[in-house]
Amino acid sequence: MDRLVNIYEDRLIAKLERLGPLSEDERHLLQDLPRTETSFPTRHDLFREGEPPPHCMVLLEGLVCRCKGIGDGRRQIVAFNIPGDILGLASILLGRMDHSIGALTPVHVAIIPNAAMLALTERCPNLTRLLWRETLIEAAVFREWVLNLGRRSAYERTAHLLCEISSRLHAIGLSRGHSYPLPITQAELADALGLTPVHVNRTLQHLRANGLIEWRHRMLVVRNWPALKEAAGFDPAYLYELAAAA
Amino acid sequence: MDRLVNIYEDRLIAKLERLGPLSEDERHLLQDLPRTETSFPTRHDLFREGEPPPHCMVLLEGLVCRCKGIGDGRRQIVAFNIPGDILGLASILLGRMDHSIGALTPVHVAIIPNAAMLALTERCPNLTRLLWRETLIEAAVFREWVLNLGRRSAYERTAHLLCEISSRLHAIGLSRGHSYPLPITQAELADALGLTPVHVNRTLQHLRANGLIEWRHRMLVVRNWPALKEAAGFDPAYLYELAAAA
DNA sequence: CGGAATGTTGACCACTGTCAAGAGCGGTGG
DNA sequence: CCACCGCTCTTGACAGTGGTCAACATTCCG
Repeated sequence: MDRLVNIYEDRLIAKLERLGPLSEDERHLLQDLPRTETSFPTRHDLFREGEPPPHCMVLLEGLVCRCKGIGDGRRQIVAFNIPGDILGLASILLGRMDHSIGALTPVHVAIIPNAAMLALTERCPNLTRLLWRETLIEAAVFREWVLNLGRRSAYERTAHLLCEISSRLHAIGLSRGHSYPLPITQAELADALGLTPVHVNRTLQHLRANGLIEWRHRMLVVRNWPALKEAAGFDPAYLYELAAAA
Repeated sequence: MDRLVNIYEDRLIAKLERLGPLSEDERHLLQDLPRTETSFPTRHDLFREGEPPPHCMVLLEGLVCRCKGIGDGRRQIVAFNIPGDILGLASILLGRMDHSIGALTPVHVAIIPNAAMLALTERCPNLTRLLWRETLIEAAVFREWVLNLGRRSAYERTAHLLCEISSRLHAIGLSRGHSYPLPITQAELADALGLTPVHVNRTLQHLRANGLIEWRHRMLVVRNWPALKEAAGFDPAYLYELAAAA
């Protein structure tokens, strides 16, 4: 068993086990899923809006964003995905993508044919339930984003997103304390926050000036977690199993 | 078989059949689900944020909103639900509500114990799949709301929401042409659009002045559907089976 | 080392929010 | 049937958050 298989197990199976218990049998079926591991460079689109993809993917390494555009160049990042997340899962039952999924960093993924995934859910009702649960949590996160965009100021909103990412990375062991790699640009942050890059820049400076964060060398350091949570009005309840207890 | 039972069938079973085929057997099991039909007045909370409800509901008549608050009085409506929609479905697998569900009009619902619903999904994998699919479409709608709040102006955003509601009501036969009952206040619209009531008022006047809509006697009349779609940048693809072909 | 992408700053602007007052409408009770 | 009260809608003046544009600094990467 080589290293990549271990990554695969660590990521997908650990993720599902956070959602609920897996039987030995189910674990083995997951390990035996036909899959192809591949890497893609930064900015590569793993899925494109409107397409009917023949497969889904498990993100093993790297960071991706799910985004929607309106013709004139405006675009909105609607979610970030981190290692362990399943990409294009919706396409299995919906047939076509309503958004794109793009690599924010070089990524490593396992590609799984939709047919194999479907067959697995037919064989294991418990797995179907875990994946449904995953979709439900994802929907809860979207709801929080709607609240974030609709009713929080740029300052609160930015703080909130940084809190969310911290909690989610913490849950999969990719943060140290409340610091974590955030290898994206301010323009990408802006597309997630519904702001302009210029205003994101000012907002980050504001957060920095208040001693809440630092962000250098693509590493985000939370200097004052309680204050950041407070500023954001952050309550991780909406993340359910995605977050470690904070 | 009395009238209420017919409403129940019309609403829940018609909804599920739009999502995918049901067997005779499944239809009967759905009809035999233990349920209590009840009515609630306007402003009654059917579910409250944070609570672990013992049941879900099928909305038979009326309009409800799902909403999240931040302590200081600010609140955001994250979704509207119309007859046929299942309320509190997430609580079955997630255990607790991350948002409230409130009646915008007098409502009539069928209350179904979570245990019964869970048992049914265990017995019918196909039903589980349909409900999962429903959750996936719901998530797609949330994504569109994130885009709407993040990247569209008040004018576009308002037009977009009016388009969405029109399409969804059309799919369940509750609109005539592109006109439909919209028995909510401008303040509630504001909470859905992330705007203030005052600005919603100005925006609606703008839409009216441009000949796109009228809104009197709680009835929204779309005067120029192509222009409204155009102004909104509305593409119903994200609604999947929830929308009739426009 | 050099060029492109990203980050930073300032001046100015506009979309949307805030506050406040008045008008319209609908429901309720006398 | 009318009068009243409260909720919703409307309007105006003003304020502020966040957007736009443009230039420059910095970092990254080939």
